[in-house]
Amino acid sequence: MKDPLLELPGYVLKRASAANLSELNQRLAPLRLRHGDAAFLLLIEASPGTTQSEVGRILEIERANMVPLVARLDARGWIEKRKVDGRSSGLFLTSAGRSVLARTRAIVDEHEAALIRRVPAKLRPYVLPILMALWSRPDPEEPK
Amino acid sequence: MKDPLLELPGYVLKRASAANLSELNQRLAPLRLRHGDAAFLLLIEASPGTTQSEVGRILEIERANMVPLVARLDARGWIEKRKVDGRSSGLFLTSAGRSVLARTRAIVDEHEAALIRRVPAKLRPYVLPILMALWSRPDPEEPK
DNA sequence: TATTGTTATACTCTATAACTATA
DNA sequence: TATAGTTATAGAGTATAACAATA
Repeated sequence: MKDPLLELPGYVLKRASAANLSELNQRLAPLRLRHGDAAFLLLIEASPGTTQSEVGRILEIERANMVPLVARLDARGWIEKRKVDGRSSGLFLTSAGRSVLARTRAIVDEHEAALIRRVPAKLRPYVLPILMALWSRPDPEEPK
Repeated sequence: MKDPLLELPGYVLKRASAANLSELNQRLAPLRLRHGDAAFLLLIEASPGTTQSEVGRILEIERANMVPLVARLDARGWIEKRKVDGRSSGLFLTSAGRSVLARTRAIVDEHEAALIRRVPAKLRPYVLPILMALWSRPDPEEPK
């Protein structure tokens, strides 16, 4: 039985993404992390002091859904909150957090390298431009 | 604030897929369908008589999760089951099913066209090959 | 008025174990 | 023994509404 949807880029995009996330989650499982946690830790390291609402805006995670994510990593002693005003706190990695991030980054880097290796070398330069384009908001008019 | 993860193809793949599925679900909402329903209907039309377990294998949906999907479309009068043996039934579109599929296909086609239009024309021939490659099982050795 | 963090809630998607009836 | 359909259940991810405290 053949899949008749393989000609649809949107469908293949979904299948590729699902397979990739599943594989990344498996790679991260030894750390009891999931891909969302890894993205969060990488983001905090890149921009220490970012608030959880800001992280949510960047990763497009609803404010309400950031709460359990932050609480979980906080409970594991990996992040630290420092009040910036009465409402919000800047987030920082603890030393334990930096330690787990180092292992996380090694896994993510190996994962990304394995992903790109699946693409024939000649096509690799087009991978990011195409994915960014597919992600972009639609063009109002057909660009030539 | 900039997203430091934009250099990671796997991350951009996930974001592109999520945005695309969200948009497709919005387009399908007037029919009260979701993208999984559309894939299912397109598949049954391409291969009438396929059993729900076979559909699940093709779309990588667990047997158990096919049950409510099939029941829902059956309840709306869009598919018909014909026993092939004591255990399983082949699935077929009813005439109402073919009618809703025609509208579904129009939406999906327009959606896919809008998706590909976001990619610069020069890069479009590489979209499917790259997505298929990203989806593929890893190569055991680096191919030159 | 608007924003942050929060609680509560609900829906979708996914995953597993177990049962039955049939092959 | 293996497979198809099913039930039940649990974990993720996602979405909205509402509230208190603060800006």
